[in-house]
Amino acid sequence: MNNDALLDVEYMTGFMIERSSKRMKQVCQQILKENGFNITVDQWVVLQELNNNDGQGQIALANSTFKDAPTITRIIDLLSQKGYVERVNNPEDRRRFKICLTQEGSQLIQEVSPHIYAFRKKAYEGLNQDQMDNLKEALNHIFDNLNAI
Amino acid sequence: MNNDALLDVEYMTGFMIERSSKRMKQVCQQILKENGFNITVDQWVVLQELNNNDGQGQIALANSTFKDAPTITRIIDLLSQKGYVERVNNPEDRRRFKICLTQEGSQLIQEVSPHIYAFRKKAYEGLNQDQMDNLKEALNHIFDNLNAI
DNA sequence: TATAAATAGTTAGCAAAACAATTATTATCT
DNA sequence: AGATAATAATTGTTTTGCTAACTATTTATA
Repeated sequence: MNNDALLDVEYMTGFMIERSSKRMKQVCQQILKENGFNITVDQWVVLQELNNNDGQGQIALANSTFKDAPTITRIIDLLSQKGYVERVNNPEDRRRFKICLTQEGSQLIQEVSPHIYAFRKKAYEGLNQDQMDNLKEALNHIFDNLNAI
Repeated sequence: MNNDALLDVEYMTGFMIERSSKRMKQVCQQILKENGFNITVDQWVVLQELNNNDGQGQIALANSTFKDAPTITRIIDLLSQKGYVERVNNPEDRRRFKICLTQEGSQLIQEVSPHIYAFRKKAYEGLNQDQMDNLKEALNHIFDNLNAI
């Protein structure tokens, strides 16, 4: 993008990124609701990350989900109220909690996962591996550009 | 994406779309703030749309900015408090307002625009036209897939 | 060791997104 | 014409994002 003239043309790109992102979240939320799961998409993202790496502190969880600390605090509040997660004291550092899935949380993940797989399948249908790779590469390129500012 | 095995690999794609979208908004918001503009990115999107097509009703504005009606109501509230926009009664349909830029609003757009162009230039730097086209095509493909559900 | 600085987490306030419900007005349809 | 349906906008509630301020604990430094 060294040609300035392109910038006038590219005024829609940011809109398209946001629009697809929003629509993915909307449809995903609708699927969770339709199937009787009482969690939000953002809460699901946190559960999924805990499933990959249980016992993380909240800061680590914030970084790996690209959310900020206050948001993680509130999501953990809600997930622990629902019984899917618990704050475990960390004797090595008393500032820090270990956030751990409960048995109910692990079971929920097992039940939700197939719906998420089906959702991804529909979302990416008709795109081949090259297109998926190019998509991710371009998105990460933009992300890196913005982090360098 | 007909190969089910790919779905396990593609678990990051949605995350990457959302992450780039969020980062774009974060950096854009920071630029607005640094340059002393007292508006949010979402308020800017609405102003820009009004600049393209002034006098729209709120529903039309919601559709063209991919926001919902209550969100537009609140954004218009804030923009009119700041004096950038006004609700003009529509004698042909008294349910409907015409949302119009004020002179201050038009002037603000002139002042903000160069910063937005510079932002886009940095964001898309290093991507060629093919990559930009493929990015938009893939995003719109996903968007269309999701609308068909 | 005592003080300062960094880190983990929480709280509060505003903006925004999704959804549902409500009001006012206009359109439709016997 | 009168009842019904559709449309435009608003209001209320919950969740999330961002900033800033705050507490508690740990680390660094003088």
